[in-house]
Amino acid sequence: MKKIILVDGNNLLFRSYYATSYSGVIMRNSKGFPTNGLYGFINMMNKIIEEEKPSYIMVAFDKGKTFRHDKYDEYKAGRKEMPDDLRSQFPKAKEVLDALGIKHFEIDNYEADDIIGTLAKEVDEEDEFIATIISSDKDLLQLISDEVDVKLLKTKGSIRFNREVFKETYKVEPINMIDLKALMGDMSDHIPGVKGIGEKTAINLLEKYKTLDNLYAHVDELTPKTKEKLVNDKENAYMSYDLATIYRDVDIPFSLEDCKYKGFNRKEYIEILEELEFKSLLKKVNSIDSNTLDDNDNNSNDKKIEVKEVDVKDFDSSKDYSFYIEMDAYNYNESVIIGVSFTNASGTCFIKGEEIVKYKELFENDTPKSTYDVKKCFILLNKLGIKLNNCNYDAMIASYLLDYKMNDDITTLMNDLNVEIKSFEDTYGTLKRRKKVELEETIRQCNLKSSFIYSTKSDFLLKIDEYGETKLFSEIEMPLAYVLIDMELTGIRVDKEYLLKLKDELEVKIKDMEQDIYKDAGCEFNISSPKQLGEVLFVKLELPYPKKRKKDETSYSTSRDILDKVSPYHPIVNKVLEYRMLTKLYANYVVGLLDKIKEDGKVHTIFNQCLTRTGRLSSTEPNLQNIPIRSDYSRLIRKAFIPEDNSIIMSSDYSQIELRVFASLSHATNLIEAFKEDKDIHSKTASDIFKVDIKDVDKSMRRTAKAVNFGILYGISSFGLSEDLKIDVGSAKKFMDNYLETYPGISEYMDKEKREAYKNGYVTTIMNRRRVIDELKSSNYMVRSGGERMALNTPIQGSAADILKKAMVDLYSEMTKRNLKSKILIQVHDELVLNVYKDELEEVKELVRDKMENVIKLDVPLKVDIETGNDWYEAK
DNA sequence: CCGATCACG
DNA sequence: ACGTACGTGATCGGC
Repeated sequence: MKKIILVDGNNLLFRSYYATSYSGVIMRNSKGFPTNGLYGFINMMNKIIEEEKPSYIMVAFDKGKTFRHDKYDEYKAGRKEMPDDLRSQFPKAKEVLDALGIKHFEIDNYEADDIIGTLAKEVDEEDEFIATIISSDKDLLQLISDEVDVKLLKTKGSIRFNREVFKETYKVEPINMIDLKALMGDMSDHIPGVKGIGEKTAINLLEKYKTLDNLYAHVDELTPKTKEKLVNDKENAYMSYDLATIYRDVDIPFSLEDCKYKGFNRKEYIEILEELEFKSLLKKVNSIDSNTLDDNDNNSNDKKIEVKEVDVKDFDSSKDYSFYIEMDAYNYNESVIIGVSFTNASGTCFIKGEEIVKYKELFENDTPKSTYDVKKCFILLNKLGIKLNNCNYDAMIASYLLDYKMNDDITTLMNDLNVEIKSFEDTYGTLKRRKKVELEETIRQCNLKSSFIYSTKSDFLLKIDEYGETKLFSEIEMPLAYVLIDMELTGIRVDKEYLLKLKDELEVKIKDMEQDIYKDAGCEFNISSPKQLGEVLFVKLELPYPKKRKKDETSYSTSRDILDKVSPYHPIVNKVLEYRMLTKLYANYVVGLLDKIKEDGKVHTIFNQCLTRTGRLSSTEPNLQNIPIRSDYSRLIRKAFIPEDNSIIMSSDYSQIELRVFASLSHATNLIEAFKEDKDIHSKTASDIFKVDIKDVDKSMRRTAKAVNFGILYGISSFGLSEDLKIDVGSAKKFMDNYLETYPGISEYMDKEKREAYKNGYVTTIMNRRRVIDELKSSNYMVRSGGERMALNTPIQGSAADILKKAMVDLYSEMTKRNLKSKILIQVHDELVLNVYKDELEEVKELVRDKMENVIKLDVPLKVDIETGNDWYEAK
């Protein structure tokens, strides 16, 4: 038995073209010839050869329209014209096939699938061959038979359909794929189908009636609604049937035997790859049968770090130097210093942790210093009674602004810049299982780290300047580190008695709720286990599962939105939701918080300044940026956060900062006007898009407008909006279109932002903070559109972060200058929480408003709302 | 140690 | 042609 591979060449090239054409930006060689489709095409052909090891193979291409479609020209006209950049890649694709020794054919007035259909028919009718068809077009599934299967290409991998698999999936014979398409249509192929009938309904109908004709013959048996749809669209259904039918009687001027695979012509193949400048493919060819190893050409980035060891007595501490503190744990509130290295032109010296106090002068003198994670160092030294002075360069912050691959362990950054060093954990073991390390090894590594900071400093600063981030670095992020140090050291007072009372109360409520749920369920189980809960709800109690389950899903999702949907069917559901809220509150915010209270009766969070990709801070141990507020009961937890004596809690939050930033960035005049008028922005938006007077905006209109506003910030899709508002995609799209019409300039702004992102590979904020987005280079659609949303959202979220960070620095510096006792305690992205002494109340309030509102000049005014109270609950 | 869930902006 | 909104952290169950 001989096997032949039939490839839909048009489909393959189309697919790789659209998979790698980014908002109009496509890959080209240095001569400007477009190459994006060819790249995927060649890779795919190689993969086919590798996986199928064919002895016969042919690739079919379109040549003109299939004649039988002429009568439906108006529909075919709906197809987009092929872009020139794609069209010009076809001749090259055929050259590639010649070089690879693969036969390809095209026949006047026929499309590729007609050729494949005809050959498949031939395979069916003779006895020597079997065939595998390769395409991503489901239409070709109609060609499946006992001797023909289809390898359907997916974004990730492929699925092989034979007769059994097809019947399993679609419940009908392969040939009925045509009937299926006639009903459900196919957007990508401009086949209309019957309006209102999707894949699910179509399969159900055909499972019973097998064919389109038979279905229409029994149309009276159907539900009135379905019947109406079918009758209304009968003409479309039959036209779709014709469009979906692959013609299988083309006059073919060659035989199956002519499609023998010859193997590739190395010389020709390499020539084409060189012309197209496909370096990785060339490398692959070269490595196959010539063992010439290319010299590694990216050693240029390597930075040789020289370590000149000197005795601490000989270290010249009058010249700028770097230091690196090796400490034993990440949580520096409990850390112990292992050793410290100091580096400058005079050399690198090391002191042991025990000796540190003896050498405190090396931290306290006036010489400018550099380190990695100044906040961590400062707080650790502070505990030992050492005052770190004049440390004005932090390599962690610098590399964060350069968007290098980095984290709290400096070795990640070093490795990324090709400096060889073992990670902290590899050397010292995990927190639970510390390894014994020779002193020599500690010295060697610590010295190297300190030397690294010292010798990369000028390069980093140069690059920061090149990126336009000098102000961001030296006027915002570096000073901010010291603001955060003060906030962390200050901490916030927590009412332990109150939390203990809440704890007892919750324990009772949770126990009661547990029993209640067991009674409803008729059995005891772990309510917190999604797996067990899913079993109880959807199997034992037989609640309808509202979501389509993927084939490989073994368990039910019990997430909030699913539970909301089924709550009307059984009282147990709302009890489970209530139970979840209570246990969350208990574990996360009562017990969790109690655990973090120190001897001083306060919690001291750690703000991570160099973690988020957008420039925001994050907060850990405990996370004070996600304390409940949205539900009446949960927000009671905020009563536990209390002021110092003679003080009150003050909360100052920016009103709609992200939307204001967006209005300013996009220069959307109508939106800017809306903010200048200082009305409730969501109501104003509602009145604009629904074209009603602002006083006639009702709750639901405002809710819709709010969702659209958010959608815009996140990089909207009509589907996402429809999910959020629980409406159909069509209406969601209408709202969006309306919005974009109302606020002209926005869609242009978004397009421009995306284009720039593709061109540069990164996006920036108003203060030039930079985020590299590698996802934009992905060939996976999902990953790539995720990248586009990041490109749209990051300038907004990141600029808002810039603004609050600068406001913190400005405010802090003025409060210090005025010697105020009041302190900034917490930052929550658009909000600052302060402890304000009563005798400073008016002054601080004035100051906070001034510094926050006037931090930067935008096209729209910035506005803050300030509240005060005897605890954080009251101050909101 | 990871995924699910849910707390926040 | 694909699946479906941005950014975080803590806890739990289950492997």
